Amino acid sequence: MKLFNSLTNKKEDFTPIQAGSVSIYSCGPTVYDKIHIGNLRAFITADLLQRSLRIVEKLSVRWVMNITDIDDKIIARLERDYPGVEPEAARAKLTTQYQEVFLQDISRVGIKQSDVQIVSAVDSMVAMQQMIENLYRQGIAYISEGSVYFSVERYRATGQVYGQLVNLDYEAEARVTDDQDQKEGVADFALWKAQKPGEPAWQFVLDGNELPGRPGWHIECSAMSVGALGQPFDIHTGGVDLKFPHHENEIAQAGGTLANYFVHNEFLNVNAEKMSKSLNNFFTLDDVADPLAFRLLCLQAHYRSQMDFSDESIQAAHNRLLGLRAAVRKNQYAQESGVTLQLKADANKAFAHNFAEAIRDDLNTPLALAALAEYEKEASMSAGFAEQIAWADQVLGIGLVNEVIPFSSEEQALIAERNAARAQSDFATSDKIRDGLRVRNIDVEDLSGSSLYWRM
RNA sequence: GGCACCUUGGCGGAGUGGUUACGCAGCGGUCUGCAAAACCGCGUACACCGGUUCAAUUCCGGUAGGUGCCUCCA
Repeated sequence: MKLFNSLTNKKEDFTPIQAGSVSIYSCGPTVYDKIHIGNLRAFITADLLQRSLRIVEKLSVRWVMNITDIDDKIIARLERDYPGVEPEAARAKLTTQYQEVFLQDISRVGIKQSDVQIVSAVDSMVAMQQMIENLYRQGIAYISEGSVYFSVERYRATGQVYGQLVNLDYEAEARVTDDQDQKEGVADFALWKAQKPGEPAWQFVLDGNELPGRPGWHIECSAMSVGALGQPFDIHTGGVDLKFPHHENEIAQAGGTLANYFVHNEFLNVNAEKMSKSLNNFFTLDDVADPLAFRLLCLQAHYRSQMDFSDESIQAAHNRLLGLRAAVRKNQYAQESGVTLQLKADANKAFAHNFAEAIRDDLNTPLALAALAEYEKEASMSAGFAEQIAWADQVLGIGLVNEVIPFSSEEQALIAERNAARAQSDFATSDKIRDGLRVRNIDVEDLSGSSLYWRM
């Protein structure tokens, strides 16, 4: 499989560290509020990646995603949502609540809980402190006014490169003026933040200094990813906005090598503008009537292209999804209706090949969906169609194939009765039975010689 | 200001130096007792101006417009 690697800015052949298996870490949400569907695109992309590696490349996948459950944004919410409540208790309440919402959201867009291992920042406190201590012992981290900072300059002095993911313009650093007094250099970032009054805090003793406080955002991901997957691991995913400083800092904290591949997805836009909380132009999944249609909409664009979200585009995806599902249902129920399917082995084979090749080319899902459309046109009433689609849906995850529930004897009798009525041109009876079947969620398509019945 | 990227038909969105992307919506038709479905066909799409080339939507240069990042961010 070819993947675009942000470390090299090139499409590269993916080679796992350990033959046969792959380790993936995805930056998860900060659980202080509902996530918006732009965030969701990132998780759908990561899920697509891990499914593709499992189903198309037949690798065993270990996929880890973090939950940031201690961060500035969370602290800011505590005062608003839980005034007067003990800080740590309030934090636990808030984050538990929104973690639950998040897990439901990703489940609704087709991400299986069993595929992903969720790790929490607060639960990884020891690992973070060890990593900070390690950086301190190397002389890369320093203590200042109760906080611990990472020195980019000292890091560079060890011969490491800072700026693997972005072309940094250091003149721009002059723009940053706030929060400098405590730091040696403007590019330095907090590994550990000193507790302020009313904030939740954890004990941390570093070099004999008592430093009650909390971890910085970047160290959380370095510690959790390495803790869960070892170092280096195979693939790190996230949105393009995380390249700098977040992923850059993660790499530096890990000593220069964290993951062999970085895969970044582009934004979901509204009116050609990035969807974000700060622009207040976001939608949550509750605004979307059909979550899997949203997933399909995401898959209709390449993950590295910006894509536009609108009522019209989500409606189009919804229509397409219903159409595809209906095609599969008809195929599944054809035998039940007495319609004989003929094997189109060539079409089945061509589809499997074309679909896999599209996915293998840096997850080109629009092309894979085009292959699917072509296959549908050619072979939707052929033997093996539903099975092929079921296979493809293991990658797509849009619920294309549902269980076949055979017609009951009562339903079979109705169908036989209708067929008989039609044979005698008794259309009044025929239409009446058709209405009755539709009430039972059974749809009918009258073909030239026979009729096809299927459960919707 | 620096750096990167983008501009494809009504909408979404692939891709390519010469031949249909695909989906949704629309239009016309076939089929049909009706309905639905299905099937067939249709739309003079590649921002603009130059250049290279036998040939450019595709490569190069410029113009216009837009987006992102430059320590909140998927």
